[in-house]
Amino acid sequence: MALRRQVCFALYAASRATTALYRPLLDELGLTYPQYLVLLVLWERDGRTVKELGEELRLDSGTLSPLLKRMEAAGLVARHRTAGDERVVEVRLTAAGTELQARARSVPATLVAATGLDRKTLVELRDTLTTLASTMDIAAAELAAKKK
Amino acid sequence: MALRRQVCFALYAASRATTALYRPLLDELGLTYPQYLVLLVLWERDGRTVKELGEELRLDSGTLSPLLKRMEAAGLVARHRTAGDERVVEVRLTAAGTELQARARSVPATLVAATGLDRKTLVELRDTLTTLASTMDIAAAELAAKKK
DNA sequence: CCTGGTTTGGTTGTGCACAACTTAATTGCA
DNA sequence: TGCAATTAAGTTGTGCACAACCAAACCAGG
Repeated sequence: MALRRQVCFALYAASRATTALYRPLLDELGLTYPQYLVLLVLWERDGRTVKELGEELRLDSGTLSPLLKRMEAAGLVARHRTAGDERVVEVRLTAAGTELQARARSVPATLVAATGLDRKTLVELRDTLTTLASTMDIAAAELAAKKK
Repeated sequence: MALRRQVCFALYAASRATTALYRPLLDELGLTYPQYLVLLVLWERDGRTVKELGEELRLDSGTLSPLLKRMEAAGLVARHRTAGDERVVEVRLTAAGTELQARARSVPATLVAATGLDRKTLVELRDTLTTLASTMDIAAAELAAKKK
């Protein structure tokens, strides 16, 4: 099968399979995977701008704005224009958003266990994928620049 | 950064970065990445049922039905109920769909070159990801069975 | 037969992704 | 200083993914 030979399809399929395993765990917390990622960033350090979140998660405002609006409606975060620069919106955890961290603590270990891969393979995989993603991002940026 | 330590995020980011690199190439062919995957399967062997396509691509009818409808509207494939079993829909390439294969021939090599990874690393990556995806799929299926 | 369960594909509704565009605030330089 | 260019976030529109549900066709035990 030609499909089975392609790295890109393996990447696409593995990414969806992983998200599918997150789903039942995150459902109990009332979260989607991208929303969980936003919380991971905020739990690390609260009070990020939309731009900062976008840089961390590699998502643009077209994705983040409605996502953050839903998270705000769910009572997990609050959004405020900053005093210094009225263009910038700062996203902060609410008490509920902070408390969710404790309930989510077991999620990463559960996922790692489900991979069935040993730690060394996982670390290698992560590093290869991170390198790959940044190479691709640079290539895409160059392509966009050339187009202009 | 906690995010940088997670394999799952690396997978999610790399998958999107890859699709983003496909986009300009596939745009010229008037295709999206999932549509290109459908064509890869049909170019390999024409005349697949929706169920078979779903098994290959790991997509359900909720995704495939509208996707195939768009491809049919674009004149790339035709759909027909089979004579033997009226439930089954067979998807066949049109002349235009067949001809697209020639124009798409350079796509995989372009992508592989853009990864910046040597062949050995890519093969390892593909195998690790394929194993990972099937482990995850089995885990998800068991979880669904347990729920029932 | 024939009726209850299964299979196949489709529909509906929600939530990403992302391109293209808009608006408002800020910046920089002539 | 004034105004064009830039920046930050949001909106709109399209196309996946996927859950939940549905209708029609088929199948199998009785």
